[in-house]
Amino acid sequence: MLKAVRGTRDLLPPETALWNFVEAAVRDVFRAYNFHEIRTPIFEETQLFSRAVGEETDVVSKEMYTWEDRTRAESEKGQSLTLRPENTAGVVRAYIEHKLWDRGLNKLYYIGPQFRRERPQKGRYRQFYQIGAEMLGPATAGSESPARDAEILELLATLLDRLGIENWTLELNSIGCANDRAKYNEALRKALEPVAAKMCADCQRRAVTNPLRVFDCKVPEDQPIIEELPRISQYLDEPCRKHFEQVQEILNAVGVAVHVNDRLVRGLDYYTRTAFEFTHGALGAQNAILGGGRYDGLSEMLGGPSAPGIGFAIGEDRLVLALKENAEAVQPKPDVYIAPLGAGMDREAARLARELRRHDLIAELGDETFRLKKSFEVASKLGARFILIVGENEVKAGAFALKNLESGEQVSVARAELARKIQAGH
RNA sequence: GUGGGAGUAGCUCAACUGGCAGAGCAUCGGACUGUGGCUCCGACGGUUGCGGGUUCGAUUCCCGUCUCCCACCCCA
Repeated sequence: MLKAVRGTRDLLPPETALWNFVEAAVRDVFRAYNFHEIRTPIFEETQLFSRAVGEETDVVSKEMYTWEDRTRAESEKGQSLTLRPENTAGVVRAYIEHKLWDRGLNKLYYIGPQFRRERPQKGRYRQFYQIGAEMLGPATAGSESPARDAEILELLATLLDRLGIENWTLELNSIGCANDRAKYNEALRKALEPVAAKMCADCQRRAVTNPLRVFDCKVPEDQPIIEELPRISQYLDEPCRKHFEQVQEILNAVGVAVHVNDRLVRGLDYYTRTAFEFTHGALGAQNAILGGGRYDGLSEMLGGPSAPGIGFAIGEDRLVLALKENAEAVQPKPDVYIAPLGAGMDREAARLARELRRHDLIAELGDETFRLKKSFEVASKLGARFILIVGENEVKAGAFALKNLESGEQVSVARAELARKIQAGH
């Protein structure tokens, strides 16, 4: 049997109703913050990602779907293309390509699939969906201001509350600028040298390859050692330190609770200063429901002008997972089930369906070969509020039997009154 | 990529130490010829994930493989 390939899946009703609910709410929130939608291609030149995300990151070095494009002319060299593993790089590429700096501060959001070739598990898929936003532009447009960071974080808090997601935690840190991080990395490496031998195998490896990752360690025995390690906060230069402080002050002023976590590090190369994650219990090991941060140097890394920015990506799959814990989304139910009764009645039923649907009612059209009992059963199963019987008697009389399936009340209603009567039944 | 668990009807799951593949729900039909939900009766439904091996005989044991789940790595 043919199956969806590993790590991909079909989203079926009624679950799609939940996805639509999420996306509608998200668009609504973005609207209030004056964000506008951007849609970038689902695949890009490979080098966009290797340069932006970082050649050495796991995402680029082992998780990308990359292929060489077919060439039409021999003179053309096959281009290396990649399914996007994230969307920030594409947005910044578009920013540069279309010279969006002319517009001042850009506030863009996207919703769409991303692709990473990882081992699937709960909340992790090879085709997964991200809802993200980016605020970027010339520094003169205010893009570098801590107010932008706070605005993004406050938006996210609003969004999660709006969706009815409870028990989220905002983990916040500053990882400084590239300069700070280089100094810090060196200090960390030095501090780890004498103690690494006493740590777990993973940490011994990290101490060499990626010292920052030591902070992700969950082995209890290692914790006392980790506690003693120098923190990035001690290595922030004055502007970075002040920036971080101001972000927290604004969040405090607007009443968004923050958990400063100086062990929070982010994986992609382009992040600077503010780094954050919103976590949620009951998601299993993949407890980060969204993540993001500032990327002040990214535009320049891609050959563009200076364009400080900050953004985030929500794992929509994980968001939906968290939402399922609380409320079961209700798929819209038919307002009325139209039951044609007997041969030739389907024409009149179709006319009525057309009319009622034009009144913005959800109408399900039955089948004239069904016995009335079966029509009732189907209507009940669909959760229709009304059933409308279209039989010979009704057509002759010019009035139709309309039964409220919840109350059991049945009345005879003239054609012209049908839509109003059904709407009133809400 | 690494380690562990699981795959049996559309769904949720049984099947002792290797011995006729089952139940509930769902679906369809009937009880009930223009009135649903409840109840009762009946029917349909299977390459036991796939491929090989051991055996008189494999859902069961062995090997391989695929997929999902859990954890690691990493990330959303």
